[in-house]
Amino acid sequence: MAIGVKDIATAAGVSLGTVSNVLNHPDRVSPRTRARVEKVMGELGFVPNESARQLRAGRSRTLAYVVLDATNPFFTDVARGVEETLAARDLSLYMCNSDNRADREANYLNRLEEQRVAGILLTPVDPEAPALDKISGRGTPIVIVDRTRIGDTHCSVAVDDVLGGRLALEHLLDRGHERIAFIGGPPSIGQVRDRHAGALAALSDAGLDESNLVRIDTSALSVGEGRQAAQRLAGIPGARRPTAAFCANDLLALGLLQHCVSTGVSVPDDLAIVGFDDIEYAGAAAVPLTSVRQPRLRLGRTAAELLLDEVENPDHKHQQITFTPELVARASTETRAN
Amino acid sequence: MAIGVKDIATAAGVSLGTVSNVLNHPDRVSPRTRARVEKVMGELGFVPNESARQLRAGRSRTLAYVVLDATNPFFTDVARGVEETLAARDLSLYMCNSDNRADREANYLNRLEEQRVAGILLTPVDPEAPALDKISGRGTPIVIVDRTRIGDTHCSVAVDDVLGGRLALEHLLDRGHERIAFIGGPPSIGQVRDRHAGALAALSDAGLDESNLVRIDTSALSVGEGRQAAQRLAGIPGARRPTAAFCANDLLALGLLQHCVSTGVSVPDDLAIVGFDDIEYAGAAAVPLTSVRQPRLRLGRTAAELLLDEVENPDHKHQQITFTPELVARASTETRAN
DNA sequence: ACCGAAACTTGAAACCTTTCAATCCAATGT
DNA sequence: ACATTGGATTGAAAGGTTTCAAGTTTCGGT
Repeated sequence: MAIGVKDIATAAGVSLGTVSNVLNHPDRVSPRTRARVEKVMGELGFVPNESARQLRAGRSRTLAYVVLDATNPFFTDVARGVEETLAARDLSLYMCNSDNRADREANYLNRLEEQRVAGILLTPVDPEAPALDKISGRGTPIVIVDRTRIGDTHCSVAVDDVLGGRLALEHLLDRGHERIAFIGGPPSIGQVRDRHAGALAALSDAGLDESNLVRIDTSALSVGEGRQAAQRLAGIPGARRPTAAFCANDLLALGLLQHCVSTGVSVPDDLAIVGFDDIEYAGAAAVPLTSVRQPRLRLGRTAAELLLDEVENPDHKHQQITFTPELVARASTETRAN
Repeated sequence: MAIGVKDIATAAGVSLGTVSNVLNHPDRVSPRTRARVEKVMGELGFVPNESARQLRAGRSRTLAYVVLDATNPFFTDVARGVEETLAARDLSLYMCNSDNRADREANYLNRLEEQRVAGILLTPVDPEAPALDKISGRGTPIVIVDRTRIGDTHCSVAVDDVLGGRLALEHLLDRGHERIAFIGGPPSIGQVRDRHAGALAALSDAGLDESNLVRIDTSALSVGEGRQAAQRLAGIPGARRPTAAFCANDLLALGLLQHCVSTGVSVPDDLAIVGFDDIEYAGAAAVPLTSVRQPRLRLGRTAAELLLDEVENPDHKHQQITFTPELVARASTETRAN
């Protein structure tokens, strides 16, 4: 059924090798034969079998980005940065969504390794997972995106999350808040820990006790979890209730905000909110959201460049690149009228 | 360097065929040898070469979803539905982002066909593109998602966009609006045409002239374009300026809304807004957005099921499935106090 | 102990390309 | 005319796996 090089060769009256040359080394073939072969290919609807190609030639022109949550605009923006860089070199990118589940991530990594993709960009569920070493040890380079990993066994690009957390908290402290909720989780996520740590650091720098940061744990960084956190926050007795919330990402912040708006809690008067990531929807929210911005596209572009270097450059050196986040102040933390 | 079945066979003291059987037909192998072979595989870090596998066996365990705009939450929600269905059968999904560009789409389709993926889910830039017929004619099934195509050469799942447009307009007419903007484009997108047609139909059913639907063309369905459309809308002299806007999707509506809020145009009092898709951020917007809801997850699940049927079932029949949209009323169209 | 059947294992062929050393041929220089 | 050159073409081998017909072992029954 399927047309192969052999059929083309027969139909065009040339040898197998010549057909292959037309495909891979057009310069080695005389213009006349090349034209003939290409014509036949068109007529017969020849589609090269990439499996056979790759098996023989060993190379691969596809990379993959295994993303933690494809529905989070932050990651799709990073992906856009990656694609920009890859498209310029005629490489394809497959996106895989681990949905924050280690088993799904492992599954995808496995499949990708079996497929012998040229390289993998990964925002891992657990950056310390030993599987990552195994995979890159066997020859599939992995670049870690938006996370960091202890040691220098991999390239990585990330944002200084501790600093980000600090920025967020300093902003709130500046605005007079002293009792602040930290909403985020699960704590297994290194970023959540880092952002929390940064917040704590800012607090103690300001001479305040750590107990002023009320931790509200969530089981994921999603809008739905944000809404639930809002309920728990509302359940805290008035006197002890925080006047501001720092959310570990914008989805949580949006959920929190949504709940506040619908239950009549005024933002920022009753509760100031700071998010993290500054996704496009943050600025368009019910109350435009103050957020800690990460350079999403640059993150993606840089990650792609590191990966390409690792793929192509024999004396590649691993690099851990850290970008600096930036606080974008909006209405959700405007100083209260008093 | 890389470990192959041959190495495993040697190390475990069995034949090639047996190793293969351990991999593909564990029941044909005695537990004892199986254990031994598996142990060796683990020790040597054997990773099957999927290219070779696929070349020989002909099958493939991956499907792909070529999406129009990975940053639009609508599509990532559809993708989630797809993944749900596929994960249950241990199939992997690769997502590719055509970014609304025909060349990129063609590129991806090409790569996927060369890769011999089992099947493709596609939200095409142009549903009538002849390339689609060619590809499925050569044996890679394609299911069209969120679009329809003339004829029954492919399976498709979509929402009745004409009805959706009608619902949106009826809602606005009910609320007393008579001069309404239709914001969307480019008109090459069939959905935009359909939603517009539905809007027109509702208008004439209500006995109003078509000139009451002011068309504002955009070059894409994005937040940024929504903001630009807002400016054009604002430029229309007061008397002729519409009192309501129906946006071809929620991203446009969010952009429009954002611009209104920041320039002091009151929504819904000065301008009522209806979006389309009802993405998660619609309800969380500055003014919660009235929108026409599409059953995103079901769309994805159903598309995946159709594709699987086409892949697995020899006497598969193409089906064009249409879902019914539903209007979700929120604050952005609340009746004006009068 | 021996038979036959059932359970397991084997080895070679096939999948479709790319690669590369060898061959061919036309054109050039003498 | 003839040797030389160098570009164009060829054909067989190789790449890692699955398949399947054929071969070998094991075991219950007698």
